[in-house]
Amino acid sequence: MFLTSYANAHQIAKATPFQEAECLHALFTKQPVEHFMPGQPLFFEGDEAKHVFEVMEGTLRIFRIISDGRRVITGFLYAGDIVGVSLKERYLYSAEAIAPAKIRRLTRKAFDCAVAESDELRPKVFSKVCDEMAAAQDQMVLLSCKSAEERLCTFLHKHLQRTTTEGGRAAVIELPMTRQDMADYLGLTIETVSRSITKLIGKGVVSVANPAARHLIKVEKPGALAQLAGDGDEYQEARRDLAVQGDRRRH
Amino acid sequence: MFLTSYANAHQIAKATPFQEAECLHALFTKQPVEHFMPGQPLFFEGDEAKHVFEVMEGTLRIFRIISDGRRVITGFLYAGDIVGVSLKERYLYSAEAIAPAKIRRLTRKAFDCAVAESDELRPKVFSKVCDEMAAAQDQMVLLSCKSAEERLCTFLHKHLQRTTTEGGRAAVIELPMTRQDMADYLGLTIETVSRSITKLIGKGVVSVANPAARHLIKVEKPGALAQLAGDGDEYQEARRDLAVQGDRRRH
DNA sequence: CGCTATTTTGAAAGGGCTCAAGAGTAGTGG
DNA sequence: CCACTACTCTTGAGCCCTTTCAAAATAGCG
Repeated sequence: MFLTSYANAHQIAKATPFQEAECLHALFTKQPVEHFMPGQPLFFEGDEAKHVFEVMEGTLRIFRIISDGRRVITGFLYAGDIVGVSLKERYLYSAEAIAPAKIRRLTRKAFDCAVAESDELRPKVFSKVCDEMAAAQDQMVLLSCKSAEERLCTFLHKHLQRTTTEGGRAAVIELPMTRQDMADYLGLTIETVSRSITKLIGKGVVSVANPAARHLIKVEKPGALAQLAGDGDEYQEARRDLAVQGDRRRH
Repeated sequence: MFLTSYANAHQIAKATPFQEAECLHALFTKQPVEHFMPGQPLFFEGDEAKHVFEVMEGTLRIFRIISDGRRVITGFLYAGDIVGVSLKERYLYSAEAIAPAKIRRLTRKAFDCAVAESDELRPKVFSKVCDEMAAAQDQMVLLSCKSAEERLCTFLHKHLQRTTTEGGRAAVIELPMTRQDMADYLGLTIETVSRSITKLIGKGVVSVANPAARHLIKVEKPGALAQLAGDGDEYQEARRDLAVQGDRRRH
């Protein structure tokens, strides 16, 4: 299996240079499709990082369990995402399916080799890693100083952008994860997440179309949502102004 | 300047392949040394990411200013660290010197080019980026669910490891940053940081050798410090156990 | 020695957490 | 068809940790 995959990747690289240049996705097209049911793990934190995964369909959660048994979700992965790139010999986190998922995998060796050989692929991998870093930074800002409501709005706003690129009116976002997942991701408790959603509904910012499907949330006021998320658009300049006066904090 | 540096890096790559293979550090050896005073910025968030920096001496803080004017420090950089690797066209954060620093810089173009050409360098850059990601993950865990005391102990413990690799007795760690810096890094207020330190002193875990130099902290009980940091050593297995029973959270 | 910035300490308030119970939604099988 | 169970989600009340506001103590520096 190890060598086979390796050879496969090699062939892809040689045989279809243009297709490979298209995107990382192409590396996985020859691999068999695996199905994961909700709750089913892909790998565990600490395991030897033998594979790189591509999410074709479904959603994954990436998390760590800390000493007291609590869980910290450091990210969610959706169709098109690739898991396991920015790793050395071991996985830094566990990964599980949330919604039924279709996954393809490649051995790290095959992946690394294909990337090393391709001048087209390398910047794409680099770009992925940069996005990952940027997301991590944003998450640190969120966890450092945002209120419960701001955290939730940031989360919903991000999902809204993922679903509708057009700046349309009201839109429905689907949240495949449970409230507990959201809580573990946002650094809150499930109760606080629930209360915050209730509060947003009270303000008319969002609504739950069908009470049966609480995982479908309709955004009534996208503008208000963005506002409440707390990443003002004006802060680019504000930041610069502060930085300039900014011996404020000098020693 | 742009082209000059580029040519320089090129020459280094050609002329001293072995030295270059040694480490990324070698790329910077031909560059002029710049001196930064405390509070002096290297670059601002949002600026075009034109350079990569190597810290020769001193300490930097990496931070973002959010819309309400508060500051989030996402990391500190020490001698030997390299700044600006995992970036695309723009800096995601600002960087300032904390302690008087000696810095060398390379244009990104030169850096990227040197890295692209060297099979020795590429894994080293990759390794750096992975370390960055791992640090970001740890910070997310800290911000997600650690108490003020745990955050401080984690911080001190990390510094202790940085200074003394030997598992010696009591050791003194130097904190070049202000309490405010620590607060902005740990997601706390300056008052809470101060109170937490006082509490640790009360417990006899640490002490301030010379009351004049509050930036020098003596660790009296390294074991207790590690304990209070809250990353149990036993959690590798605990994690696995939990993960195995772990349809606990299945939908 | 006096000024300013940093740090510490105190008291009060608030936001999110904990504990506990209730409501709504499948899924199952008699 | 409907009870029964299991699960997720919501709601409520009280508490605790951290924040906020305010002031005093301490260090750095001309």
